[in-house]
Amino acid sequence: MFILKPHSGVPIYRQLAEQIRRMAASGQLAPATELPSIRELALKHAINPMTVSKVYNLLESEGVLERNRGKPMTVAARPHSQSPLSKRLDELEPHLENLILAGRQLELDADELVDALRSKWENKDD
Amino acid sequence: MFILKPHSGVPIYRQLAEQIRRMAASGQLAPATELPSIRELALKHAINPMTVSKVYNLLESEGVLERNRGKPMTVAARPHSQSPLSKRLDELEPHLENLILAGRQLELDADELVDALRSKWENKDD
Amino acid sequence: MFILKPHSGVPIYRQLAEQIRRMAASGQLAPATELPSIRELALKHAINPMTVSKVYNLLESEGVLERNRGKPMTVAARPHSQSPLSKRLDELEPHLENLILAGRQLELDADELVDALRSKWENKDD
Amino acid sequence: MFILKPHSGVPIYRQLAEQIRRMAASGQLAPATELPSIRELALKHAINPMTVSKVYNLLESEGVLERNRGKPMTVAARPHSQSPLSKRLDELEPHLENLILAGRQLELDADELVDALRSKWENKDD
DNA sequence: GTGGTCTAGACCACA
DNA sequence: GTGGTCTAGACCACA
Repeated sequence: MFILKPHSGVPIYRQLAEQIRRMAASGQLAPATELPSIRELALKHAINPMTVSKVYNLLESEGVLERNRGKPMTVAARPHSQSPLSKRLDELEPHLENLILAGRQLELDADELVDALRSKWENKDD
Repeated sequence: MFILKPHSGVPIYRQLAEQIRRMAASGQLAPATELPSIRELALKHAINPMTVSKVYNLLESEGVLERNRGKPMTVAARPHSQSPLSKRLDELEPHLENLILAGRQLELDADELVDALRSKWENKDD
Repeated sequence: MFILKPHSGVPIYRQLAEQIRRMAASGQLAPATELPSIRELALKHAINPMTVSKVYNLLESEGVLERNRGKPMTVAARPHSQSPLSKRLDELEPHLENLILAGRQLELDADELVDALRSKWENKDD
Repeated sequence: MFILKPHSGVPIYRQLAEQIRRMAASGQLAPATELPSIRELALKHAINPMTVSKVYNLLESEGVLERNRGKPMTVAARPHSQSPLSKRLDELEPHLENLILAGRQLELDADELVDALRSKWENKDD
């Protein structure tokens, strides 16, 4: 369900939080959708339940998720479902920055970057 | 000189190492170029000298940099200067992956992603 | 330094967070004061470092404490030092409510409650 | 009938048990008074019947309540009705301690605490 | 079944 | 030395 890179340097809990945040922003995780239980998610990604718990806590404090005592967490209703394009592009910013910084330091130009992006996108389901 | 994001979750030493590696790969840091001293680099980016030292050690062990007793470290000569395009694109991979994953979870399509990239690129010197 | 009641039903991390919050509000913990390290506080109260870490995280996210990489956490500067009386009384609210609810259910009147409070206060250093 | 604070950190079953205990101690719930059924109480406070059931069991084991097969639970007769003042003040202890600890950490003196208590008491029916 | 709290302890990044 | 992250696993409150 989520893609975690344990050795990327980015803490697992941050990777997971970011992905859930984005899928809530896009509506891919619609409001009121139930999230997997802590144990389920932990098992599926072979990570510790406390790590998942930390993510759920974080996202609840941000208002992205809602806590339901004794029942699964759900995606919060209000401002998080299907954000407008502009809002979703904000979430993209840091990754654009990283890519562009990398591109410049590798002395690539805009077209080379775009070509690389398009070609990677085509093969994204490999 | 380098762009460090202390709160990104990625350790500073990794950010710094990656940037030097890329600038060496592109030839932007040409072979034999002298690097700033540990103290200088640490001061300029308000980071700890030990962090810089760790980066220099790492890059020396990778063969990217060369140590010169009593003199500044330099960019190593051989296989790291001006890598062919294909080699440099390899360095881009993880960032492409991150961007595409983000894009998909935000329900953007390839064109929207490319547009965002081009527009960010235009303003990259803001 | 702090008073923790492990069997009160209130989670330790909440008790600790509340006490630090109050001492920052009163100026008893002045701005820029260094807090004990996680390990030190954990040892002194015989609790787990992770529990203390959770408290420090919580208070940082509230803006009560500040993080200093590699150095002790400090009390944040701005609006937390020496709150005006009215602000500090807010922090008292839940405890007043609890006491009054208890008093009413025990069929005590205001004077009996005040007497009990004054007499407990006198002996507070027992 | 009872006042429950779900987010106070104190388990609901503890809050409920404490309140019934106090109202029995004061005679506000006189001996032989019938308590609401589990379902009724659960519905009124929007809590789970199992939580109420647990409280009733607990208080029965303490001798505060009595079970009557097929009929509502009742307040037990003996030592729990109209405790002498001194006994009831004992029940107050932990709340006095909490209030005084809070007061001291907020750098309030006895008079400020008493004033706050009296003023909150006046408005207790808001 | 769900999440919440806590412990014990490892290893890492950074000063 | 400092805090950050993660694991493995226990026990509890609540549905």
